[in-house]
Amino acid sequence: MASGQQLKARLPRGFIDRTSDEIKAAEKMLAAIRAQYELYGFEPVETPLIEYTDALGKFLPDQDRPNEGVFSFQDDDEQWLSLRYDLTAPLARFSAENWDKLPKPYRSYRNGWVFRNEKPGPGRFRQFMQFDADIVGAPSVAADAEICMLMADTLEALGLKRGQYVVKVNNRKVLDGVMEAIGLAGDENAGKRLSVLRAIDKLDRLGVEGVRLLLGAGRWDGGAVGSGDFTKGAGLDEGQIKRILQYVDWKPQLALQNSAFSDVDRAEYGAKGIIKRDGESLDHIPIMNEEILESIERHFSDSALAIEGVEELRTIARSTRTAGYGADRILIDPSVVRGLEYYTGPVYEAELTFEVPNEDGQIVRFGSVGGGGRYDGLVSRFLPEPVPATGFSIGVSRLMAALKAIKSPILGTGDALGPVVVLVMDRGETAAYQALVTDLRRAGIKSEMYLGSSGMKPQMKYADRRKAPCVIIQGSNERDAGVVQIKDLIEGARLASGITDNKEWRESRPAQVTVPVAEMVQAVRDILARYQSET
RNA sequence: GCGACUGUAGCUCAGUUGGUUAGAGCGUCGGAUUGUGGCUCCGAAGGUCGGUGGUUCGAGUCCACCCAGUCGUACCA
Repeated sequence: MASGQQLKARLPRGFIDRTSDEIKAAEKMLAAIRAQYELYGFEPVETPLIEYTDALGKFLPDQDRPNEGVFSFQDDDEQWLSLRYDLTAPLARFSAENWDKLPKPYRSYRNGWVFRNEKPGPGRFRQFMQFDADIVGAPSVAADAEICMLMADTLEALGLKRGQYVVKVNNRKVLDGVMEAIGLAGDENAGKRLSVLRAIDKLDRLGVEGVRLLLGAGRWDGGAVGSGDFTKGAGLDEGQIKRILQYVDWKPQLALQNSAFSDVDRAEYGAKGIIKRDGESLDHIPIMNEEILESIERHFSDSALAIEGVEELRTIARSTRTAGYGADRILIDPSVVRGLEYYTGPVYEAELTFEVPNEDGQIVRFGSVGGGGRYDGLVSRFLPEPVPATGFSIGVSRLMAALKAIKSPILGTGDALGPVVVLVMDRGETAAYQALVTDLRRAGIKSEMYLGSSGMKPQMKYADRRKAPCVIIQGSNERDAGVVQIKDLIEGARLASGITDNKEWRESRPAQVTVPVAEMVQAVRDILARYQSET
């Protein structure tokens, strides 16, 4: 073998293999999400992984960098195709293409893999799964309110508790109105508006001071002058910056107005502080969204657009509150921005509020696990009439990592029993062993005959690795007597912990019984029953 | 993309001012035990020291470039 020629087995970076336990856990999680979406009256639809590039609403790839952000290639008729990078654009294409046939408003859900050609990081892959729900053809903010409630209900259906998550809501109209109010209207300020939105979006990570720098001259990577790269700011003047921060950083103002919020600052967005008071007094919670909205109204009454956006948010806040969703679950947050491309109205973001140590002992915050918003322009790109639409997307992989961290029961125990393994003691008698397996399978018992070529000891190790609850042993002595030995591996392992002498351990054959072949199925059932009822 | 740091066995890591044949633990495989997974003991396999070039009598160690990874930052539909 020319070892120099041997191909190295390797996985492209940003992609992962998934094994048995992960797939099973993911299936359970997907089933729980699906059930929740169905409960809200959404119906499934599936679209392919590949679309025409222009249908994805993205520029056509240019010659130099055809794969910037998106995996793209040319068909044999030279048309550009791309792997989808979200599920919203394909849904818009599907809705438009089948507009006449669909019930309107069209409520649909779907899950699937999406692809992004970017630098991967921890919890960030180039292929990942999203699970979306959308309402196409409903202009009312009642649709947005329903999406928010669905997000909250879905997270709880997955085992998250009240206070471990919050659905934050904002409105693009408010953001645009605020920028209008500080004199950033008009095409000539489009670049500045983009910079401002990006700056606001970073409030979580960089804090108020970081945002202040980004709104003004700019910010160094490390926070101090000369450290790392310099990010050019939006170049606003002092007065403009003050108004933006006033808008975005509402926490100190609320704390002043209402002593009940004195620890809100520390409790990051209120959600954690609120849950601490759970049971004591929830009175202030429904007021909180109202106060935030009033504060925006007071400061930006000079923008009709901002006021319109506030009204929409108020409708969402009131209708969700009436339905029983307080600000501990659905919270108005002026700093939510989301994607810059196509949102036109309300935007939402589902955020996890708890922190968990990872295997290295570092504290990890999962942050955003889903989001969405209203995209009134997306479907109508394909149609002569305007089509309003709203929806949201769950990042399945990241949310699953979070559920794993809090040991959500939805993912299951993870140590499911493997198959019963029938050992091959006598290689010439495989037909007889196969017959035993067939008996077990006919009885509905997951089982297999050992198919390797090793001796008994490796077969026992194999059964161990397969998490077999028990093995069936039949050598020539047993076969002549018409019996099998059944060894309970789980009980055996438990008994072994009390035995230190190897001879004793081998000779005592713990947890092993001999039964006639005719009773094998029942004996195995008894063993299985012992362990299935435990989980 | 920019910046900092890190690359030694499958994994976690040691390796002295540059000095002979690069080590340990865990894991894997084999034996003690021809028919019993654990424990214990014994043994074995496993390394282009990330790559290329340079300095040197001599490089895992020093230098340059490249590659990969981690963190921060930018971008993120």
